[in-house]
Amino acid sequence: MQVTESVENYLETIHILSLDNPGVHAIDICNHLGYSRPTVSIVLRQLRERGLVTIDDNNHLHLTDEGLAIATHIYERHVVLTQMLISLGVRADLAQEDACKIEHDLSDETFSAIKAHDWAKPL
Amino acid sequence: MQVTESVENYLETIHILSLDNPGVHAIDICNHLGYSRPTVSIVLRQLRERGLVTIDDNNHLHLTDEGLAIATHIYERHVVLTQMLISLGVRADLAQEDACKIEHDLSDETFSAIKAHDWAKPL
DNA sequence: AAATGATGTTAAATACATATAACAATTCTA
DNA sequence: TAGAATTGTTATATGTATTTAACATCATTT
Repeated sequence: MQVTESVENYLETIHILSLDNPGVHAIDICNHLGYSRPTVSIVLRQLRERGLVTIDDNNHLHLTDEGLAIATHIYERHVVLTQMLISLGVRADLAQEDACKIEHDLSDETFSAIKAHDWAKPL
Repeated sequence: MQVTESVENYLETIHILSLDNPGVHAIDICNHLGYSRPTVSIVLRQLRERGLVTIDDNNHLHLTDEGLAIATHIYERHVVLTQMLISLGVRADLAQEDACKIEHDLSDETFSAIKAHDWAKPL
């Protein structure tokens, strides 16, 4: 299994949910991403096998170091791209949504160029 | 068959190649997108069945009105997004490449916001 | 015209991402 | 504590995108 866009999204979701809730469950991913329980169950098994996620006795999900590295990498893109879109005049929630789609696709070099700008104010 | 990212790319490619060459063949798509001949052959059959492409007696590919509408829609995004990335300091060929990936993902509303800006000069 | 090479198609397979149905296990709650 | 609800898993299926191997067709060139 490669680190596909789908995998990045699952890891990012676990990370984001962990920022608020201490104990993240599979069902929380279902609710957040809108996938069925079997789908999430299968992906989580693969993530466990890949050593990106662990599941403790309470069925709480935890990112391994490697999983967390991927999650934070994507999440940084999410934050920066959302900020960029907002400063271009996009509504905040739509900016979130669209950032979520393109965050997986940009090359490192392009992302660096975007990140180098100050997107704090409207253009 | 939906109009997936893949389908958009095939139609866009036919459109772009048609701008230069009068007669575009399946093999030109193979070379441009880097897919095998069977893959392109199969997709072209589906595009024909969907009424997005026609193939004439010389095996030249043509977009139908519907196919052209999709292609030009995506191609406009390609051009605008490439220009934006260049003005953010991204190398031209990398800007092309990355624009190609995100052009499928942005909402209309977000794309409008981007398009509304003047990206002619560096930021 | 025969051999060669380029192009296109068909068949069969793989990988990924998802779903529903059915079942198991756990946890509320009345 | 028994029944109901929630959560998780397994089995099976679907759709999309792709591949390699094999074959067919067509064009070129000697």
